[in-house]
Amino acid sequence: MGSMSSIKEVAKHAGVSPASVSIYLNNKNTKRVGTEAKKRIEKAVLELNYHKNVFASSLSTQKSKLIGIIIPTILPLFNNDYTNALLSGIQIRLSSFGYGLLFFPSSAKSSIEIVKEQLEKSAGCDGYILFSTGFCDMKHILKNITEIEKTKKPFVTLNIPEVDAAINQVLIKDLDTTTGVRYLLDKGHREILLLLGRSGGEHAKYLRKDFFRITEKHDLNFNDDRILYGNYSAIDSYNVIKSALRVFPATTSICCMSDLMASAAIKAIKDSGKSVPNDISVIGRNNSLYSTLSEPALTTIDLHMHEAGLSAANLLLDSLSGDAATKKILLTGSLIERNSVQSITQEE
Amino acid sequence: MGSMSSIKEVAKHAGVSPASVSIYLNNKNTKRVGTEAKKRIEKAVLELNYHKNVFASSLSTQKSKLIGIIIPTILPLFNNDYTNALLSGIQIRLSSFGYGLLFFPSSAKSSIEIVKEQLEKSAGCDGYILFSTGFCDMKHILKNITEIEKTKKPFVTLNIPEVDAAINQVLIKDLDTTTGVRYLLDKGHREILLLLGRSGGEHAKYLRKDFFRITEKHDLNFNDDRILYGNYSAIDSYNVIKSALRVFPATTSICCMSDLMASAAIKAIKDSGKSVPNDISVIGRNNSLYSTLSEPALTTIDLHMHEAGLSAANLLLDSLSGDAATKKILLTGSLIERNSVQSITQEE
DNA sequence: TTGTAGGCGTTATCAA
DNA sequence: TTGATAACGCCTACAA
Repeated sequence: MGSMSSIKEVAKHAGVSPASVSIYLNNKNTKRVGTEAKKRIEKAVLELNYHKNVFASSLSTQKSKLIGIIIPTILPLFNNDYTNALLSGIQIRLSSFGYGLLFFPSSAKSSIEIVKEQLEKSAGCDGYILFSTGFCDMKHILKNITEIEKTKKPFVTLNIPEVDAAINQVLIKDLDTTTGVRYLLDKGHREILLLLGRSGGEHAKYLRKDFFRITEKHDLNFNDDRILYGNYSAIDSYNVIKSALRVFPATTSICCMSDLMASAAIKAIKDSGKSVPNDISVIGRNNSLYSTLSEPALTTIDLHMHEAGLSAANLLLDSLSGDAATKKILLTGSLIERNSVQSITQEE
Repeated sequence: MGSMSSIKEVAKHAGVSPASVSIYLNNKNTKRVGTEAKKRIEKAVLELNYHKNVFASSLSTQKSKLIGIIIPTILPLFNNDYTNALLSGIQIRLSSFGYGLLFFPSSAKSSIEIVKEQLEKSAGCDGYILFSTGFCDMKHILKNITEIEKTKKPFVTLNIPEVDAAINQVLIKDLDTTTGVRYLLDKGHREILLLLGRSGGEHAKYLRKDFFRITEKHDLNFNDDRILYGNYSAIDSYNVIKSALRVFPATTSICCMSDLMASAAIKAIKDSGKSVPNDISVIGRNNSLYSTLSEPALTTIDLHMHEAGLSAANLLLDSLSGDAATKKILLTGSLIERNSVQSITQEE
């Protein structure tokens, strides 16, 4: 694999010094290099197919214009709607400021090991964005933050349960079960089922606790049987709802943690001989592209993940430009009312 | 922003030479470094929070373990199901071989400028994967390939119309309109509508040509009115189908280029007072998670984009390990028969 | 307006 | 088993 041509070769070819080449290429308007020399450099660059070596440049300037994205998961990246929406916002914003994105590999199994391994390979990045995933419990998260703090580089945490520390964090909070379940309660529902994604992990624990806390306020004494897990899969959600409807035949509403699972729940309800929303109301989450297409159109919660990504990028950019203040951004979701939820007073 | 500790500092701290530290850290089992020295190095690394600087290391070894992902688009990345599925496959495979992914920013507007700009910043990567997008026509694609060839690094093109050159390419071909339209023709349909995504661009042109070619074989003399554009959006697809059904009331089938658009088409058909598949058959594309949830369940074509990503990564890995042979991989999709298409002989 | 020289952090070669 | 030393490609004083 032929070696790239270097700045030295360009310099020789153009009959100038490497310094002139470097200075000119980094600022075409410089007065430091004469018009004639500029032309010769241009020509040499073209003829030799010169491309700047980012690594050498980064090494020299101590700035890479690269942001490391740390996602502690062993699952495929780019395969999850939430993560993708977040990344989309991050990329758009960072890109417009000339920053590239860097994803490191890891062969480790635990969240902590993954983060460590990724950071090990990553010194040289200008900053980091740390995701939290279902794999992380609070202990892991704190350790990961400690680890990332050691790099002394600017960083932002994203979508992590709130951490009590002076770090940049973007939180998407109180949207999880709370908003959906409260909405159902407000509509008069008392027989509620909760359909979560994956069981285990800090996130599921957090949602579970929250569900009980809210429902208890309404003197409802629910237990774990009412919490179901659909694994973010259509078929699993369908099956689990179908059998749950046998266990809880009085069910009037289901709060789902994704629109896909909500759509599957609707199908299960219909196939159980009931109708939505007349017999049972369903609320989804994430306002996905499909949410207007279900029958009835899905009432759902828009989490604004794209905007969360933008916010994270903004915090990082602030930090990168020397702003020492750490900030905490709390994003709230919006309830999108469509036709899958009915007030229970109307119903009777 | 505190500077990172370097290998020199670790060496000093441990009372050994930088060379020993480097060698030990890259191979903990080396005989080159004594047991005592190893321990002291370990200790120093921990105490100084040493992290290797990838850039310095890459500069020295001329290997970065980083792959540049070149996607000539001005749209947000990570916001497109196809791209994401491709990336997912790429990441999984490359990651398991220790390669990281690098996404470069670009402020340019044209496909060619974007690729150029991204490559300009990217010398130092071990290899590249070049996507094609709706933005590229054949001329652009060829120029982009020329540009990337100049880097002399291994690269693979993905999802590009076949290029007549000895380069590594992964093609997802003959699945576009062909498979879907042929299937409808085989089922006896002659009144066919084609619902594409975005208009303009080489891809749309290619699909259009293909559509006419296939239907002409069956003595159908279709014109451009039968080709509709849904912009991969539910609402646009719904509207365009609804009005098309007025123009072509005899329509018996619609071939859609995405499951989302197919679901929207189904809704439009129902709202027009017709039924699926009794009156009109619908075929989707991509076997998305939602495809079992539409009513009726969607017959669709699984494009195996994840596998295409894996294949691209495999080709690149071969190339990276010195395999000079260029390969061309042609992937075919699978037809997933569910309930949205009916044979027209049965119908009458 | 230009060239020389030293350094960024790591690795590889060589001599000890 | 170990330590100097040079080199990777680029940038930036500094000197001219």
